[in-house]
Parts: sequence; structure tokens; C-alpha cells
Amino acid sequence: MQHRKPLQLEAFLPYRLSLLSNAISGAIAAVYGDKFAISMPEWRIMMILAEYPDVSADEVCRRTKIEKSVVSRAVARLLKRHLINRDMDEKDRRRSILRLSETGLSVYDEVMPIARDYEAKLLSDLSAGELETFNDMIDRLMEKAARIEY
Amino acid sequence: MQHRKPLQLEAFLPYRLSLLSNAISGAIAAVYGDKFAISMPEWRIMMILAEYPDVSADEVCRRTKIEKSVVSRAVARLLKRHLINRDMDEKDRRRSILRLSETGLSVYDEVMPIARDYEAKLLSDLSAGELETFNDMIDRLMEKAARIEY
DNA sequence: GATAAATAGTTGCATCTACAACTAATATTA
DNA sequence: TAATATTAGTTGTAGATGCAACTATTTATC
Repeated sequence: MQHRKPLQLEAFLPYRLSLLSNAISGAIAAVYGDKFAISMPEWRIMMILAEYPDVSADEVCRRTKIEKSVVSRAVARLLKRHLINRDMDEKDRRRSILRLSETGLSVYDEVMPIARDYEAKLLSDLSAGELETFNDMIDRLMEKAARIEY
Repeated sequence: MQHRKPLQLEAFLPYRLSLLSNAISGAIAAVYGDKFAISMPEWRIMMILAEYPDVSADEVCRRTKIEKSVVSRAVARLLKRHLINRDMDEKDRRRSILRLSETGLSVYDEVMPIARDYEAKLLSDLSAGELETFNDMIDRLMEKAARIEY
């Protein structure tokens, strides 16, 4: 006979955040997935390159927290589909220099407004102040999470 | 030459939530993963069963949003390791009735305090009011996310 | 400047995941 | 009550993931 009522699972923050994040990411993934057969890591990389052109794969890893082998294969696929271009750094020939191709940019320009529109709808019921508070809390939790060890 | 500054990626809520959720879930997953070789879906199922004993696999799917084949295989693995027990519903012989075994309960009782402690540390800098606000916003976003279509 | 350590990126591989097809049982409808 | 549709759970399979081992290059140390 079980009787643990330890936690009210639905009140457990990690669980709640995971459900919310999955719901949101999944909704957006459906857009670029259905329309362009782009995976989530591929899309994340494209977002990074749209904002920070000419960064290395390693820099992409650092920013996205995506594992480097996943980035390597996603980059390979994006290259094969000519959605990004790659040069090698002259100063450090291990290091790649990645950026969106014209095609990649046009895909980005088609998908991103939909994603942004989704975000806008999602946030439409929050006041500017509430949104700021929410974002501030995410930052603080992010910082805290990076520091906790046990 | 790229020049999209469309979004400030780091300010894109879906991206931010995903990073935060992964950081938190990953930290907790390290505990049950390292100590008991339990996967995330397995742990989610155990949490559900701790709070709602005697639910079906289908009910687990509904609550966790984990895909049913994943639940099926996770349940099989938990059964093989005697961490849960399964009966079949007399009234509806398709339906399973799952609950933690004694062993499963003891594993749960060892891991859960660590997870709860992690959550407490994570939230220690938020006031009660802030936490309530944060939770309220998650609820609202969750609701909204379920309604948006495009 | 030779040797060792660190870094960027790729690849092998075991495992995990998600979709679809499937079986078995129950519910619906005519 | 026979035929049809729905539901619970399992299984096949292609592709994704993450760790570790590997290559190639650069940096640090002696």
C-alpha cells in the first residue's frame, strides 16, 4: 500500500518546466520540421549563425549546449543541403568558420517570423512587467543551477 | 554578409526555457542515473506511481507526455528489475495496473529527497511571493501553449 | 625546438526515441 | 448480436543521441 504524498508531482518545478519547455519547443519544431525537414539541433545552429555569423562549431556548442558530435553531424547535414557554408580559420586550421548560405538565410527568414509570432501569441497574456519578472527569474534560476553541486 | 539581428537569441523564450529545463533535469538525472542506472522516462514513471499508485500505462502517458512505446519499454525494464509491479485490470483486461514495488519505493525514497533538496536549493533565492508568481506564469503559459494553433 | 598537453572536429558504437504497424480487448452501431 | 471502431499496450525499424576513442592542429613546458 503506497502512501507517499511527498511532493505533489505537478508542483515539482523541474517536472513542470520540462513539460512547458517540451510543449513550446515541440510546437515550434513542428513548423521547421514539417516545412523543411530540419531537426531541432539543426535549427538551433541556424539561429546561432543568423545572429552570430562566422563562429566555429565549438562556439556553437558552447552557446547551445548541444553535444559536439551532434553539432558535427548537424553541420555535416546542413552543409550537404547547402543551408550553411564552412571555411577553415587561417590562423587555426582546426577551427571552422560557419555561416548561413543564401538558401539557409531564406529558410531562416521564412521560419523565424512564425517562431516569433508563436512566441508573441504565447506571451500575449503577460504584461510587460510580468514578462520582465519571468525573464529575470529564468536568469536567476539559470545562474543558480550552474552553481549548485551536491 | 549577414546582418539579421532579429531576435537576440538569448532573449528567445523557447530557447531560454529549454536551456533552463535541460540544466535542471540533467542535474537531477545525474543522481538517479549514476546511483541506480535509471533513465529519465523510468524516473518519471516512478514519480507518477509514487504519487498515483495503481494507474495504467496509458494514464502514465497522459500525465508525463512520454510516448507510449517509450513507456512500454520503460515499464518492461522496471518490471524486470523488480522496481514496479503490474497487475491487469479485471474489468478491462487490456489495461495494466502499475505500482512501485517495495524495492522501487525504497529507491524512490532515496532519490526523491535529493531531488527535493536540489529543488529547494534552486529556489532558495526566490521569495515565497516570487515563487508563486513564477508558478502562476508557468501555468498560464502551459495553458496558452495548449491552445495556440497556427 | 622537442615533448607533452590541450583543443577542434569526426567517427564508431551502444542505446534511446518516435512513428507506424500490429495484437488483443472493449465499446459502438446497425 | 454481428460488424465496425476505438483503446491499451507491444514490437519493428529508421534515425537521433551521447559517450569515448580517434586524428589533426595548436599551445605550453622543459
